[in-house]
Amino acid sequence: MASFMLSDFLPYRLAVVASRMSGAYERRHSSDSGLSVPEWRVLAHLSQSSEVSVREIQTRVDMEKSKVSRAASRLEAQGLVAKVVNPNDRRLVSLSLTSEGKALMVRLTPIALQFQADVRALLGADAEQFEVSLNKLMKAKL
Amino acid sequence: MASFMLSDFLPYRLAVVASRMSGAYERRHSSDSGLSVPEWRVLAHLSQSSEVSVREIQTRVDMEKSKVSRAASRLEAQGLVAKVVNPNDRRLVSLSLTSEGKALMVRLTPIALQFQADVRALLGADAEQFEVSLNKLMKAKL
DNA sequence: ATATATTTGTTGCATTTGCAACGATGTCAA
DNA sequence: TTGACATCGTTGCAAATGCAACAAATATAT
Repeated sequence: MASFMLSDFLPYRLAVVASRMSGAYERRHSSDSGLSVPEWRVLAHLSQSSEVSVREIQTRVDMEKSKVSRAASRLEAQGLVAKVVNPNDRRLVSLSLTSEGKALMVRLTPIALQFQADVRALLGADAEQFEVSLNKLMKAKL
Repeated sequence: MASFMLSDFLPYRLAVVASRMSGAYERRHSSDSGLSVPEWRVLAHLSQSSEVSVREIQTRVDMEKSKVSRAASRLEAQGLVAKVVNPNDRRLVSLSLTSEGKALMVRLTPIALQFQADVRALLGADAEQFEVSLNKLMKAKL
């Protein structure tokens, strides 16, 4: 039997590409934003759905709730996010962007879209098919 | 302008899929092996190239050298890997699998290959093209 | 040969992470 | 209502991580 090749192993390759891509994107915006990846995810999610709980973000954004909670606290300390107890259900916290947070997202969005465009350009004609497969993997119960 | 959609963002999707896939694979073998991901990577790399330094693994396997060093130490403590100073260049450490380490890889290799086959089956006819694109991203300087 | 610079692997340290426990709130049934 | 149970967000804690500093070994230059 041929010896096992880690460099051909799908989970490995995916992890390496994902880590490099996250790093590359982080380098592009961190000098402006100073955000970590978890903070970026929370901020970006809030920009598309204005009033959300920690739990909502946890499920939508694929992060542990403690990670979300801590990222939200850091964002609050930076003045980018407001945390208010939900009056209808006082267990929930309503997270929303401050005007400062919105302003940051206005600056970050074009950077994100440009980065994504660059990646797609790199893939050329295969980009669309690649994303279809990626969606399959997202939906699959791995 | 349409609001930014994190769920469509490539670095995000890639990170989520990679993390889930690594987790799924880890669940399949950890009950047998007890290995963490860094330990698995070092062990798997050693199985395909018998005598290697920490630096070699660091570059080939895309891990910080401290991560490699600590993973190797844990593997040594478990009796799976032998660490010897290289007599030609005494800065280097020669890592190699013990017979116990080889035996573990013999058990793990079919599990890994089966997992990969399952993922490819999930992607169906698109699997090949997906891996071509993944290779493009691996080679790109992101 | 000697001094300087580079490479290699380990370790200290601060930060981040995942997990479980917890208090607080809310739901449901009897 | 009361009591048992579930849900939400935070926090304590141990482990993992990234980075810089470091000692040892080697390479390079003068």
